[in-house]
Amino acid sequence: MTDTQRSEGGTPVVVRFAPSPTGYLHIGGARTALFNWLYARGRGGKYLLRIEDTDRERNNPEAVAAILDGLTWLGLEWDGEPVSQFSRAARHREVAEALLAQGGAYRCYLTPTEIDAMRKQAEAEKRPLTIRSPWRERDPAEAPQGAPFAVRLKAPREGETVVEDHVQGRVVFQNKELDDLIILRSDGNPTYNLAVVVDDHDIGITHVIRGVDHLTNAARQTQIYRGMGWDVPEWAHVPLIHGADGAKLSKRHGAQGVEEYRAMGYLPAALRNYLVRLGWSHGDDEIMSTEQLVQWFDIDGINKSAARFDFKKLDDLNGHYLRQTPDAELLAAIQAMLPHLDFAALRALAVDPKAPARSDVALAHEAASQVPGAATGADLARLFAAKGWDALGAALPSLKERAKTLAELISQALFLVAGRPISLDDKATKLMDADARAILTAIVPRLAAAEEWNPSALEALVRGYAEETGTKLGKVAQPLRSALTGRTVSPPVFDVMSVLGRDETLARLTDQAR
RNA sequence: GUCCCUAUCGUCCAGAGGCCCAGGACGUGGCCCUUUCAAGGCCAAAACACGGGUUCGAAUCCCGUUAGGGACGCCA
Repeated sequence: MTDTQRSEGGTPVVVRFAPSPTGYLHIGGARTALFNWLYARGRGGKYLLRIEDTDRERNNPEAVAAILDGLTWLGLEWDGEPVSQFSRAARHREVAEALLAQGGAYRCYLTPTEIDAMRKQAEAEKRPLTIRSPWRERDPAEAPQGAPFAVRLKAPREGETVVEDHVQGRVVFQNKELDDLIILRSDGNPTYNLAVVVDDHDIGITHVIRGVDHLTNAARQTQIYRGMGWDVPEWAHVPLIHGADGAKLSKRHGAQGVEEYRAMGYLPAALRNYLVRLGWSHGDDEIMSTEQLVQWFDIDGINKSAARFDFKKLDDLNGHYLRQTPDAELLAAIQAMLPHLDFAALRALAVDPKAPARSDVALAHEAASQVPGAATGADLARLFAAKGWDALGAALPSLKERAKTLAELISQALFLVAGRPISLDDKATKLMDADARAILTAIVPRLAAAEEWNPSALEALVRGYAEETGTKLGKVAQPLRSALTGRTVSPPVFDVMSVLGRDETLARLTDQAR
């Protein structure tokens, strides 16, 4: 019965993602874009991008760029050129005029003050406000000469408007609950609802996939489609994403824009995988490749209930993807993200104490203690470059095994570029007692004489020392770790020595041995 | 307030009348592995909001209650 099935038969699917330029790509919008993208890609359809910028106050190029940037990073490339809705205003006006000419709309001379009064009165009487403009029936000739007017749709007042939705099901709105919406403002500019309908119709959108917050707009827009005698597209209004407390996602929940997720070091594939599982599933599958998603995704399988955003689960997923990513690719990702980090700004970030800990903020703090000279990610990048990116590359296999995000991974890699003498944190300092120093002193000459400098040779050497002296390996490894990294937690200590190189290793050990 | 939507472990999902004394994943606790931390393996605790129906049989269908959420702009 569904048109989805019909589309599978032949009608090409055309969908669009239509964000308004708010300055960043909202994480919820990102999921909407993902659903659209998946649906189009899975059916050989088109996925277009339109910027809803009819509100001129909101227009600014950087805001648009931020959205395009976010989509590109997420891997949700659109087909064709992005369309500015504002640029099509003349066509929107043309449709409004057509509606006016055929009696489907009328000029309304109600002033803002009058509407305000109606609103106040409705509030006082505790009844919902539905504007009933007298100008719907009144002769426009009665209007004061040259008075400004808005154009309202002459919506049906009886009966109902039905939205047949692929996610929400059949949603019925009583027409008496809906008022005559304005399609042209008194300054002659089209409003959102008109613009959307005209644009979607003109480019042949077959499926409108967007947030449920647009559900009532779907009813209103249906009335415009009917007024023009146009076909109504298939609807799919997906539930919203909420914060951990169940309220609408906002700044205090951690992060809203995808660029923040990028800064924390989430991988696009992991974020996509996480996002798609919010409201949609394929049996018990959790980790799904993009190919599988494209093949399996369907709008009829989307849930109706809102989901809460859970960083822990995202972290877990990201860890999986991190471990799977080839080192060269990971290195490139790190190099790409580093310039986005401003440690001072991150440290100053006022984060809600109840919000989840951010790994980029943690990194900023770690950087302050381990590489105080680096104020930004770019500085850090220079340090890694000076040391040789190869060193980081060599450390990646053991590093990626223990990180959830790129920021966390970098935190753990900081020991590589820390200047001597490195600073030990409290636990490492405590561990570095007389016994520990003695062990270091004893082992330095052995390491200096090592024939080979690689993890397994070093491990054999240190194990040999431990056995000879009847010491548990941990007793030897922990002081080494602390002296080398300044922390009691790090990648395997033999890997650390290996990537640090003989000279640096011996120098750091000697620093602590005395 | 009015209209609309939702309601399965703490969280995300599975479940489309008997396969369910409810399954998976994250998180949590324990054990194993182990040079730290992870990763991995094993085990455990943990839910059908409540009340009525319908039915031989309901997590699944219907009604109500309660609790969430969304929409009510000459914003998008």
